[in-house]
Amino acid sequence: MDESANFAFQFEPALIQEIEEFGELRSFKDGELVMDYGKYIRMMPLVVKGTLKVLKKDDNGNEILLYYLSSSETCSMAYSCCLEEKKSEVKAIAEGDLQIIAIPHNKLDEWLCKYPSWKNYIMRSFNERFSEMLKSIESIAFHKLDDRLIAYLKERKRLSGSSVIKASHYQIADELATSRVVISRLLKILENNGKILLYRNEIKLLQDFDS
Amino acid sequence: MDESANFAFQFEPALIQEIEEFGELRSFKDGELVMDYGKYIRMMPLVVKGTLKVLKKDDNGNEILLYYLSSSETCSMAYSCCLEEKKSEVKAIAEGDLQIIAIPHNKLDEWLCKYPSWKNYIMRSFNERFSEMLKSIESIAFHKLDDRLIAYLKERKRLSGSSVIKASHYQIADELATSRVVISRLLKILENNGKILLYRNEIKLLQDFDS
DNA sequence: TTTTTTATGTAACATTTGTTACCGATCAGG
DNA sequence: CCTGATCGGTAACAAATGTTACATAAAAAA
Repeated sequence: MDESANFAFQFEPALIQEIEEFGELRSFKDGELVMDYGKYIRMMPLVVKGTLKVLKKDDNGNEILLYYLSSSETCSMAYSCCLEEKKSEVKAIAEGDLQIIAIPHNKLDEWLCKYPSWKNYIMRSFNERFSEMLKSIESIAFHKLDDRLIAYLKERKRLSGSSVIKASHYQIADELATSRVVISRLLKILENNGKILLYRNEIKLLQDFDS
Repeated sequence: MDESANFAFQFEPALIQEIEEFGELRSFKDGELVMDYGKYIRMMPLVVKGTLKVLKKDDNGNEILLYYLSSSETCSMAYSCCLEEKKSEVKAIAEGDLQIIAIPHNKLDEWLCKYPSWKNYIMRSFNERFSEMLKSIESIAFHKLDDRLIAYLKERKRLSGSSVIKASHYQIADELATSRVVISRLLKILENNGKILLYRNEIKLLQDFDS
């Protein structure tokens, strides 16, 4: 299983061997469920290829986007769930085709002390997730919806590497916690300003988009 | 230094000894700065008594409330800063009189492997901070300002143990990322509904407040 | 005391966002 | 082909929040 090569640059050889020995390579198709609410999590996913979308549901049943994970990133929420053998508080969905290495929960703890590079990796993950959530709070608290929408589109572009974004207005509205009509309105304004082109289930970002 | 007694229930005796040996007890008065942006953090604070308010500034200079820490809690942001010897991304202010134990940064790492109870404590901290930030996102994204204001007042009551909250409308507006006028308006409505009484720099929550 | 600063109350208005309703276009399945 | 489902466009309106301006009261400073 040499897909772990992505991680090699930061892990000790011995750790890479263990990952290859105990980690299980799994593939998911677009939209497939990787984790779900209430289920016990017995593994932590390392993303090898593709994107993993992590969501959380609140008391009122609203789903909120936590973060996207892309190559060589991992899910800190899953990590803490594993350690305490708790049920999952989050849902994770494959966004496009996805490959992960599933690390069994009993190894997580063991490696933490055994391999400094693993500890650093985990800590850095926590930190990155933290920072993203901060950005998210900042965005919601201080920015208008139009700015947030633009930021969202940029992020999607960054993740997919393509300036064509496949999504319905409804999906976007959902992830930004607003309504479809509002998103349609704002997108139309962006189109009129020559920033994007709108098609069914597709948004094309133009060169002028960044300015 | 037997103030560490608060933590005793969860730490091994040997760890408590080390905390007493290497931890430094520090006191702060209301409003004093415990951490500030851009400074190197060489210690992690464990709150012994009082409340520590942790803030972050965004690119536009807006300050946003991250979380309050009360007795026996610690600051995960500081933790990760320490590990990577980074400059602080957060500011921390004493809210009322405050006592902390400052753990030197070189011990943090060492104890992580040496004492399982320390590792669990740290992990649980990360998790709790994470959950609070989630709650915060949820609150901003899905709740109206009036609900958020009520939640804010309840939280202040919980932290201080008193139903008299010392704060100006301006401070509250700041922490909820809105304007003073808006807060004054909403507070006045609450007062008219018999939920609270308003004084200068003081809000008294009435019995009827919770309903 | 007088003066200055700070905190609060309130009105009027602007802007942003949410909601409802209805339209036609496009797509998938029979 | 027809039919139903989904998607997007738009208008009209409602509600929430932000902004500006100004007044008064309390506290602090001079």
